Amino acid sequence: MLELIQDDGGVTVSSEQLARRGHTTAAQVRKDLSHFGSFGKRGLGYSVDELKDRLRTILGLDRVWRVILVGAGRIGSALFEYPDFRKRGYDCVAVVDSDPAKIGEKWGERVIRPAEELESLIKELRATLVILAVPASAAQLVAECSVNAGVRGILNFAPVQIQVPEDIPVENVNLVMELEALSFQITRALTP
Amino acid sequence: MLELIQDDGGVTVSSEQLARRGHTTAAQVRKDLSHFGSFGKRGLGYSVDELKDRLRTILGLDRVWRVILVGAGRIGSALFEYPDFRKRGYDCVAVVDSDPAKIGEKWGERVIRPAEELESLIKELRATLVILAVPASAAQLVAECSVNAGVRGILNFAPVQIQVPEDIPVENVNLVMELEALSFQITRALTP
DNA sequence: ACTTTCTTGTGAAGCTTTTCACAAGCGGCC
DNA sequence: GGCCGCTTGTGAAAAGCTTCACAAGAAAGT
Repeated sequence: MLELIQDDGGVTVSSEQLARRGHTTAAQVRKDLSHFGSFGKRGLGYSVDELKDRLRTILGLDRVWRVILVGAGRIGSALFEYPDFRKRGYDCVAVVDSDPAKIGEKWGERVIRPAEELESLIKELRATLVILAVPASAAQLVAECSVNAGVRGILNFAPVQIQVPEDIPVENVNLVMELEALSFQITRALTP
Repeated sequence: MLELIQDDGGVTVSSEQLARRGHTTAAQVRKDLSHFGSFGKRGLGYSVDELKDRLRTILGLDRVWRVILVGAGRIGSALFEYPDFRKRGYDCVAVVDSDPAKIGEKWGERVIRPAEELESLIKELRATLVILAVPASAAQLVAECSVNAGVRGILNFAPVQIQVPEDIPVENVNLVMELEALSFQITRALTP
């Protein structure tokens, strides 16, 4: 949002403006930001530049994160081609798949590696994040292997709840569940 | 989860078991379910079959939802091929794109239609949901057009907050933001 | 320098969600 | 039938989150 504001030539922004764009309230924006410090100017608002920098630091985006993509299927390829990926500081250092037919295939500069190499690749390339774009049945195994090899966080596209040590954050993206959330809200609105 | 339990031959399940699988607490499971009624048996737990049925009804999954996919790029194609889609009661009744090169292309049984037809397709095919797999710049326009045509919910993959009437539910999936959530949690763990 | 106008940062109040804890109920076993 | 071991459903307590409301500070105009 701050980048869009910058593109529009905005130099400062108020909590009220941020709230309107982000579908929340001004008080909420201020409270949230105040958790991390106090970086606005009374009477003026927040400096877009400064706020962006501060948030980048808070979110840990002031470094490059090395990511390994596991699963070179449709979802994997969509993610790999996602343009904002690298721009945002995520470097896909390897792509891995278990299908022998896919191994060796070239994706841009990367060659698809066999799944057996996952553990050693994580270690050698010092990958910090893993993206799981594999079938549900394989997810738990890949997750365990990744954690053993030293990965620090997992983005899971498989429709299962994976079990990992609690100090390893996991974010789940489940497409069907998102649709179900919509179905529920629509249904609920119809039957009060 | 209930389906997995069924596959394993489970007939009843306790809130405790559900909690362990779902990474929550037994009390939470019971409180949540109790919002919609009381469908467990004391001393026994929940009948897997019955609970599944009840939840399907609550979530509005006891019907087929007609979905139109807007954007036939990488993400669109990944979604379209997603096997659980149709199995879960979501029927992709049309695929739309604005790129003239893609129009007419066949995806399974569907032919990619031009974006201009979106509004009329929604009306004719009585689509209830729209999946936005378009660039950020196009998302707001497509959303407005869809809502005008009578769509009831939107699944948005574009990395912008779209503005629609508040009675239209929107679910957002933002891949970069998911990674950023991981980066944040890892960073926060390092700097207490 | 003083007033006006704006907006932050933040205690306090209000509201929601989660957890606790236990009576009530079910099934099986003696 | 009566007792025992489980597990639900749910008030009450605790914790967490959001909103309110306003003093304090910053800029800009007079």
